[in-house]
Amino acid sequence: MTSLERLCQERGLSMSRQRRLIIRVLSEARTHLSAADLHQRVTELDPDISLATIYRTLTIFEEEGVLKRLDFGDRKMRYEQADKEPHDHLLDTTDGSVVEFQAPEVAALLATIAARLGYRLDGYRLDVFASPDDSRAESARACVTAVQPPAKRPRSRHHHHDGREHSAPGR
Amino acid sequence: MTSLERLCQERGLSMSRQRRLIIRVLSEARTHLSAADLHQRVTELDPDISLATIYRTLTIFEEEGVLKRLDFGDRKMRYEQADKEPHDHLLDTTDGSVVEFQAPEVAALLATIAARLGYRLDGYRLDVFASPDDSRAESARACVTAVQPPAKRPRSRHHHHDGREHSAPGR
DNA sequence: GTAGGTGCAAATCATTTGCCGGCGG
DNA sequence: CCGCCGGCAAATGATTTGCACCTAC
Repeated sequence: MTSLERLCQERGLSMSRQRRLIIRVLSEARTHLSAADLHQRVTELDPDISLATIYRTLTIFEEEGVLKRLDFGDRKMRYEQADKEPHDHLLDTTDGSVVEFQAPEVAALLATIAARLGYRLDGYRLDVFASPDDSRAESARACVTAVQPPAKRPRSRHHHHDGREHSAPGR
Repeated sequence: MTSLERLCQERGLSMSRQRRLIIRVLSEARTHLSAADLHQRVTELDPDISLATIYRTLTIFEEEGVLKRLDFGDRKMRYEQADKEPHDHLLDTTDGSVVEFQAPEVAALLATIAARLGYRLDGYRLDVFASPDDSRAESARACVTAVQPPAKRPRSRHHHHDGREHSAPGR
């Protein structure tokens, strides 16, 4: 039995044929899936599953703490198992792959900053955009979640200025 | 002349009646406005401006580096003047207000982390969720951008588990 | 047997676009 | 004058929901 199934049981969630399939696909996926991704894969195993069911199930699983919802900013939510070690995501801007990393310093720093402003840290949302440092081979390219790189829309017209992108990479 | 107008001129953007109004409203706003917010306010000054124009203008202004697009995760984009000092946003989870803050340590830390993973930092997207630390009065409540706090949808049912929320506030 | 789960289609919501007449430089 | 600009309405795309039927426990 997969850990996801176990999680569902612990939450007392009833298991239908479609939920079992959804869990199976999620368990086998090595990337963060969106509702559409999931629907496509589940449909291959059983063509009679509605997208609405996928959405309803994902929503319930998230509310029950079985899944965690991810928002990489490309307007489609992704999901990952909720009981993993807390981590953040680095998005490779060259191919949309996602690397998970643990860095407790981040939360620590943000807590400090929040305190400095008179607040108590409740949580945060962070996406790190980065490109491979060609000065050496990548250690372990993992989670290839096809996140469309934060590219500018093709819309062009004139063009008088230089191109400063993204949010403050800071000096 | 406002700095936004100046920015537009520098970019060689043509100024129509509607663009002038949009710039005026943006300049007067002390919060981060969404297209709908902007449209509502502009409409009060001139009822004949289409939402499509608002969107097209915001898009162009962003492409031209006049405005910066913000995504607070509530599926509506907000905008702020692009020539401000680089900063991040702290979202007050109790009332949706937004506090801007500068913290070069963040970019520095993320650059270090990226390097550790074999990447070069291109940029990042960060939202800090926090609640007022009641142990003292807030210094200066500023930008009250009504961002709907990352609250769980009302959808309730059973409830067997404890409630761990948000992304890793870290241990 | 009954509350909860599911399929289907229609509805939302933010945002985009085609078309076409009108204005700015 | 001419190409960019703006209005309107229809189109998108992700996600949600109303309704009636079906099934897990």
